[in-house]
Order: sequence, then C-alpha cells, then structure tokens
Amino acid sequence: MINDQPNIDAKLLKPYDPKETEDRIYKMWEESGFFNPDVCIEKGVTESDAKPFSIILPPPNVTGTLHLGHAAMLTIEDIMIRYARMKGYRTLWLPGTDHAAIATQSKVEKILEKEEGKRKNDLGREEFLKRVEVFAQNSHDTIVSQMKKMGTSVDWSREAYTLDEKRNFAVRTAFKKMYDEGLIYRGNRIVNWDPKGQTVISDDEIVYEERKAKFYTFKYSKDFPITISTTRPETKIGDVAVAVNPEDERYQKYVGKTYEIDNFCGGKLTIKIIADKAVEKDLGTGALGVTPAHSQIDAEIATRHNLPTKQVINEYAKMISTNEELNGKKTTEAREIIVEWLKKEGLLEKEEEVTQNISTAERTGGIVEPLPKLQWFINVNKPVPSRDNKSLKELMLEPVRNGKINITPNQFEKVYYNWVENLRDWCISRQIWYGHRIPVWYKGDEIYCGLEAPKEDGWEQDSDTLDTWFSSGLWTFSTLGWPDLNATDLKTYHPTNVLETAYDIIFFWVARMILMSTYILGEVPFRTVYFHGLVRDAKGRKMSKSLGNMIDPLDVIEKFGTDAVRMSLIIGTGPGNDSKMSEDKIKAYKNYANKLWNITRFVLSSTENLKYNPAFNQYKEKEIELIKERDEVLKIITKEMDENKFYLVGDKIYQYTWARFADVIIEESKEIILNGTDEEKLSRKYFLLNTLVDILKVLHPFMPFVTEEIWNLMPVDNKKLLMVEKWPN
RNA sequence: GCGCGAUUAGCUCAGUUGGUAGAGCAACUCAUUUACACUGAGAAGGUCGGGGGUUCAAGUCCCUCAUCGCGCACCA
Repeated sequence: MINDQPNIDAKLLKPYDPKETEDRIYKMWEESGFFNPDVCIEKGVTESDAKPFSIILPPPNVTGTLHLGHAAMLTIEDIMIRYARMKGYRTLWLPGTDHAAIATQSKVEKILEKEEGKRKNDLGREEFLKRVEVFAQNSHDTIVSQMKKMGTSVDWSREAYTLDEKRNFAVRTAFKKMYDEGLIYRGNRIVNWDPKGQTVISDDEIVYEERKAKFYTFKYSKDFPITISTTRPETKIGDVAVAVNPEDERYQKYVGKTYEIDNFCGGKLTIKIIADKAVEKDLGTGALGVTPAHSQIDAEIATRHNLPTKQVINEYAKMISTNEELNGKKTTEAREIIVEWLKKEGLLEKEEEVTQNISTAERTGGIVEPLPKLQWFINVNKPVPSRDNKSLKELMLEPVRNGKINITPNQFEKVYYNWVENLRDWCISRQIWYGHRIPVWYKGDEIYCGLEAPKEDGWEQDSDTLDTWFSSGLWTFSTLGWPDLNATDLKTYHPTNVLETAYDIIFFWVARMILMSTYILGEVPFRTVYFHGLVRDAKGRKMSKSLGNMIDPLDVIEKFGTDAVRMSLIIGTGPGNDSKMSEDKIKAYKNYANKLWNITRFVLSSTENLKYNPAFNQYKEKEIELIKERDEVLKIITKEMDENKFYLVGDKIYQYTWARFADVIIEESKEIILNGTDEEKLSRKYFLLNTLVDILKVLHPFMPFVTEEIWNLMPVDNKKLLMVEKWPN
C-alpha cells in the first residue's frame, strides 16, 4: 500500500506493535525526568505550589521475581499516580525493595544446600551474608527491569532498600527511641521457636496446618486423683500443676493440694492442683496438666499462680530429661516412649483420633515449638508518655476509628480492630543473620543501647537481627528523609496519600506502619488504605508452581503487550476481591489497543491537515449533542477516578471508544465527510479530532504505552509528553 | 466457636439513594476486504442461591437457611 496521505505516519498503516513500542516509550519517559516531581516543577509542567500526592511503593521482597499480584499492584498504583500527575499534583511515587530478612535468608540457604551441599555455618556469618547480598542484588535488578516493563512511573532517583545505610540509621534511631521510652524491653517469655529455622518468629508468622493427632487421656500415677488429656504426652514431664475450672464441682476438694509423684516415666513430678478460669469444664476431662515452659496458655496460668517453669524441650526440638532413655530424643520419639510407659503402667485410659491445627513456621515449614527464651519485645500496652499516655494499641486504633485513615473496602476495618485489640507484645528479635542488627551492646551485666557502638573496649553487640517488619514499619517516612525532621521530602509528602497493597499483609505491615508512624511522628502514615485481592487463574485457583498454573507477567507482556495486561488486571476487579486471569481476557485488550490504533488512522486520514483545536466553536447541532454526551461520560469518569473505582472507569472508556465512538460515530461520519456541507464536514472533523485527544488522555493512566505512542502521531501544537498533559475536565 | 465476604446469562463481573435485569468473553446466524478480521451487523441466553418479611414496588432493605471462600481464636 502506498502512503499517499502525508500527515499519516507510515507505522499507522500496520497493526499496532507493542513490542516495537513499549521499551522505546519507557526510555523516553525516563529521559524526560518527569517521574521526578522536582523536574516537573523545574520544567513547568507542575506548579511549584501544587498540592502533593504521594505513594510509597510496597517494596517487593528480593526473594525472586515479580508475579501477577505485583503486576496488579503496580498497575493500580501507576493509574493513581498518572492520574494525579495529569491533574497537576506534585506527584511522587517512591520505589524500593525489601530485604525480607528470614524469607531471603532461607531462600539462599536452600540454594546453598542444593548447589553446594553446604549449610550457612560452613561459611560463617560474614561469608554467608556476602552470598545473600549477591542474591539480593540480582533479584533487585530483575525486579527493577520488570517494573520498567510494566510501565511504572516511579521516581527512580529516590529508590530505597529496607536494608541500606539510610534505612539502617532510621532503624537504629527508632529502636533507641522506643528503648529509651521503655517500649522495647528484653524479657524471658514463651516465644514461638522454629527449630528448623533456629529462630524465634512472631505470632503472625505462624501458619496453621490441619493434621490428625492422637488425644491421650491418662493419670500421672495410680494414686493421682485426677485424669488429664493431651496430644503431647512428651511435654508432661514438664508439668507442675493441674488446673481446673473454679466452678467445676468434681474437683473442688482437690484444689490447693500438692502431690509428689515419685515416678512419672522415670522422673519426679510435683503437681499442685489449682483453680483457674481459663480452663474449660467441658473440654477433655475438664482438668488441664499445666506445662509452663511449652505452652502459651499454661505459662499465663503459671504466672497467675506463681508456679515454677520447667523446660523439657530444647532448641532442636529434643528432650531434656533426667531419664536417660528420654534425654536427647526427638519429641516424637519421646512421645512413643511415654505412651508405651503409660500403657505398661496401666495409666492410659483412652486414646482418640482428633484433628488439630498445628503451628508451622511460615518460611521454613518447621513445626513451631513454644519455648521460654530471652528476647526483645515491643510493649503494646504500656502508656506512652510522649503520646498523651496512650498505649501503642490505642495509637493504632485511634486513627482508623476517627477516620483519619480510611480503609477500602471497609470490611477490613473490623478485621483490623479485632487484631489490634487482641495483640500481644511483639517479639522483634530474630536469630538470623540477614537483617538489621539490634543496636544493643553487652559488657558483663551492663547493657547499652545507642546509635553507634560504645567507644570503650569489651562491648559486644547483640548477635540477633530485627524482624523484617520493624524496618518495613518505618517505610513511609524512612524513605522520605527521617530521622531528619527538616527533610523537604518528609515535610512535603508525609503523610502519604494512599497505601495500596494486598490484603494479606494487613497485620504484618499496614498495622505496623500505623504503629510506628503514630508513635514516632505523631501522625498517620497514609490517609487511605486501598486493598487489592489475589490474582487467581481462570478457574479461580491460587497460582502456584506445583499446580503449574502460574502466569509469568513477562510472558504475557511478550505475547499481548503491557497495556493489554494492565487492562486485564484492572477490569472486573473491585478492591479487596480476588480476580481471575486468563489469556483470553488479556487478548481482548490487545485487540482493543489495536482498535484504538485504527480509530486514530481513520480520524487522521479523514481530517487531512487539521490540527487539534479545543477552541473550535462552529459546531453543528449534531456535534453539540455528541459533545454533551462525551462530556457527560468524562464527568462520570473523573468522579469515579476520584473514588478509586478504576475497574468501572476502564470499562467505561472501553465502552465509549469501541461501542460508541468507533461503531456509531465513526460509521456515521463516513457519510457526513463524503456528502455533507463544508460546515458539517468541519464540525464533524473537529469533533473527531478533539474527542480522540480526550480519549487518549483519560485512557493514558490505564494504557500508557499505546496512548503515548498515538499522542506522538497527533497533530497537536506545543505538545508535551502525554503523561504530563492536563486531564480533561 | 467468633467474624467477614461471595452466590446475577455457559464463563468473568457491573448494577450508585428500592422504580421494566446490563456489559465483556465464549457459543450461534449473517456480512466479506472495510479505518480496523486483532472486523461489522443481528439474534439468543437470567423465576438475580432457597424460603420468609417490609413496601404500591426488592437483585437492592430486614430475618432465616444452604453452599463456597477467607480471617481470627481454640487446639488440654
């Protein structure tokens, strides 16, 4: 075909080719500097006194590559950001990655084991950490290139890492502040010990798995008056009491008595009978063998009744016992030995099959063993003098209750309250190597907490690191220059406008950010929380490697183009709802990108050498009607954008361009342009041209590449990049 | 055990304050080189999970049941 229309670029004569276009456009955006709000002001596309709009990117873990969930997050946030930028806000989207302490470390441990047959102790702390850093760097680089593929308009000049020097300083500063105010303390308490990962984990890092177990009912000895039940007979050598409900008449007469048992599986026990309301009458025999060292509830009961603690299981999930037969045995082996002994002695009364939830560690899969340990905690109940004597719990509840933080969809507010209200002290120390080292030093009995190591000799730093969520909690302000309270970014962009993330980290992260920000800065970290759901496969199943139903964002981008992938992740997906993804759906939006391409070809070829002219006012009646209709659609679109209803807007633009603009308006234009009067022709042509420009603008946040590429080809005077053009009103 | 969500066309989902059920995809019929085949036109497809209630009027509000999914707690 010969290109005989000089104002039509030759590339419009072929179908739209995302592969040829997208990387080139992204480079153009990057080189323009407009991702950086300072450059926008400098170059006059944003007013210097414009209102700020900021989002801090939830930092992806450097444990691998991005999946479709990340792609959805990046798309939603990019839509918010591009919209804000076009609306004239001083718009900052700050990117970063997360060191993800335990997740990254266990990943590298697995690789080390598989590829070299080595364990981390074979390398030593320093050498192992070097390996982790190389791995983290590679993951980081992959993630950055994937983000660029997705079209994310983040300000790379402000990129942060949760474990870099600045963030480490912020972490030390925050820790010291909390320590000095008595909110961080070191205590010997029952913690969740992961024998596989050899570290403590927080309550939230536990994953419950349903398994079949045996429920044994027995007596300690023939003379003992009360029968008890347990699924873990091996812990019973650590029992110090039997607790019953104060209102349980069956056992009243025994309460207060103490029994000496000379031989319970080769050891001695001293059992006191106590009454405690935590015991349920109807569960098991209604009597509970109290094992303070290996059960959270038992430890609480023991504290209330001043009972001793007797540890019988060590860090390797092996037994500690005076009985040689048990000592050093795995808990499962010890269980069998004890059950055999009970049978032999005629003490076992019943053995039932039950299903129980066992606690496993999220990252390693190890079975969690409750153990007494000396660890660091954040006290969530203590009144904070510097915050009107409110506790951290109250500080966390307040802004959500009074609406300073708005959670979308709002059913998550209840979930949040429920979690905060039942929150226990947060265990923040971890016995792993990759992470922020605890800024505490010891010398004999002395303890020092400070930003730097003490000058004198003989001090040794705590070998533990911090829970990764401690540094993540600071993320909204550690990225903006805190602890420098005069930092321009901190003053300009905090509190941030929106936190957009997956709902599954509401406790891990959202709650911890609210805790840190309200305590440290006395202000909320963000005004709106917008939760997106999980991206599932076409059948609604979770994507997983074992099911083989993973969709790699890069694969579908290669096949259909980024714009199509973005649209398919947005449309049909309300906040907080899981969405389903299939290649068919993506393909439909690839067709749409091409439709837009051809609409452009038609409009440009039928308007010859006319230029975009929003000031044109010689419209005929027909076009006046069409403009009214168009502006009504634009008005609704803007309203829904302000309400973050992107799934509705995306579909609305799609509908308007295809079903209305292409199928009806363009079709009838053919007749007008052929046989109309000169005035009618001109009126119609300007309508087509001007409306196409509006479509490109409102579609830009959703499909930034194809719209920017078409914008390139449009006859518009004094053109800037579409990404910094003004949103139509 | 407590709580949350979902249930609308074959599939994925909209449905704003109650006012005659709506889109995309798929399938079906027709058109056939068009700005675009990554196309157009058309037709078909639903007792809105069941039951009850409020109302002139219920997909929408209330009660109840069912199924599915999720969170939290318990797990002696």
